[in-house]
Amino acid sequence: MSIKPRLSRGLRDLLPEAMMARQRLIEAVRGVYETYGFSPLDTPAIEYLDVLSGSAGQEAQQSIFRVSSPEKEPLGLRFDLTVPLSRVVSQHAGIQLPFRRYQVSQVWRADKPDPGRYRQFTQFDLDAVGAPCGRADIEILAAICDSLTAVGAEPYLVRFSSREILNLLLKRAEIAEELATDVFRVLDKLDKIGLKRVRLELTSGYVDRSGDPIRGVGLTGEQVAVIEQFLSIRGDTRSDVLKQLGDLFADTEGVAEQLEVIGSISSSLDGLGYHSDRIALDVSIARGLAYYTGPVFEAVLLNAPEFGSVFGGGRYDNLVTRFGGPPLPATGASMGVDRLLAALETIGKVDSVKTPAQVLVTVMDENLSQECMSIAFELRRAGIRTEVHVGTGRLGKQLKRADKLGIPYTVLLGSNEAERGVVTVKQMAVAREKGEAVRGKDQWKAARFGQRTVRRSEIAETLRRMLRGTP
RNA sequence: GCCGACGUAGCUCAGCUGGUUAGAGCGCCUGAUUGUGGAUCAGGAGGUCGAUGGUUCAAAUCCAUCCGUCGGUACCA
Repeated sequence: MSIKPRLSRGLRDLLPEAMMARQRLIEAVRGVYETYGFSPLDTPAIEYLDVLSGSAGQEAQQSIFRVSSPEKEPLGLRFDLTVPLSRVVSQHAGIQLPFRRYQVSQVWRADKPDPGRYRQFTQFDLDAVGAPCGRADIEILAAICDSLTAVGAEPYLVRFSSREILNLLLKRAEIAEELATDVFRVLDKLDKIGLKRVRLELTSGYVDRSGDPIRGVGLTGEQVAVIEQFLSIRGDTRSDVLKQLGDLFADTEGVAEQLEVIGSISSSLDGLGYHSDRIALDVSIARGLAYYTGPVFEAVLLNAPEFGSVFGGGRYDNLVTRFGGPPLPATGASMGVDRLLAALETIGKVDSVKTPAQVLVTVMDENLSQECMSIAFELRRAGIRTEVHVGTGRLGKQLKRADKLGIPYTVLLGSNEAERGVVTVKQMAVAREKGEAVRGKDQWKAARFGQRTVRRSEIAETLRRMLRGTP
């Protein structure tokens, strides 16, 4: 019995068209990161379970894909790139600090798949380890902006806040420290579910539309009132927001220092040309994750807000210490490659390309096979991406293949051409356009639209000119 | 995880008050046209009707369970 070809849930193939778009995006972002001087890193997909666990809290534990080794060691697939990074800087003593690296790799989470959310997906991370709060955070924020510009994601908005500011809020509202994560998690949902449901979820909880009870955090009315006052802070500029924060927290201990930290990041960004239209100070940004300690941020595409944040990140000053050694302050951002691609696709910023080939050299006469190969290799040496037909089938089938794959040019070499020392170059799109009006097959075939005969010796130069668009 | 809907060809779907050999459109393949991709025409391949069990003389159709998909919700490093 034959095996049914299939994939486990939450997994998918990336066919050439998807891969071409993905590679273009990754190349663009990689280019940006390298202009900032960040270095590449890769780490194994498989890590020890104890290395993976315990850093990001309980939630991470459950969604780790377990892997078994021949030695029966407890292993798992990485679920993000930040934990492996902190292992790397702890394990390699000779590493130069601050360690500035980028990494684009697959990660795995054993969650329930949702639209646009898979069990294997790609993250593109940028981090600086061994860098205290300040210039590193500014660079990360700017690099996010430059990346989004480079991939054509404009208009976008990066929003940031700070865990320290949120901690001031907790202090001001007299909320117990152990509730912090729960409160942040709920605040993080403000955009999605609205103030009314946030209020309910912070207090007694509620029952959602499907009849599912949502557990409440159990805050008092007074505490929620303080939070609401905080959340109502909005401003056209970052300094507006800072001023309002100063007013609200006027008599809270430690406020001056924290606002100074954010204020200096903000004014530095202004000085570098990154203003509030691109990077906004938004106090409702909390990030669900427990390990953040300072500035936190995320980015959305303004023309595709339904996809949520395509970048997320923040400062995590305590993560590296769990491998022992001195504390290493760190900050970084993670791009959701799959999500960003999906968002770009819906706003029409992803060209559909099925093959890198610019030219297909057809083979219609086995006796001329070697000559066809020679032409293909000549074109390649001239820097033209060229496919030579390696299958069977008549010319019609080969042209159809070029058409389906969107290869713009074909080269035809039959006995007619060979005798005269020429080849035929066919521009597929021209033939298609001019052929619209033609009714019968005979006329279509006879017309030879978009074709020109060139000397065999000039084929590479001719195609190079045609691809450049100069006749 | 919870609630709901839905699983029939590569894709989109029809058929489902049980009853001969399960259909359509698109796509794919072949030919008309042995040197021309579109259009047209002719032909063809492709399905254990999600799986298992049950009811029945008879199940794609009814029932149960499981699996999967989609929508909502929760979670989201």
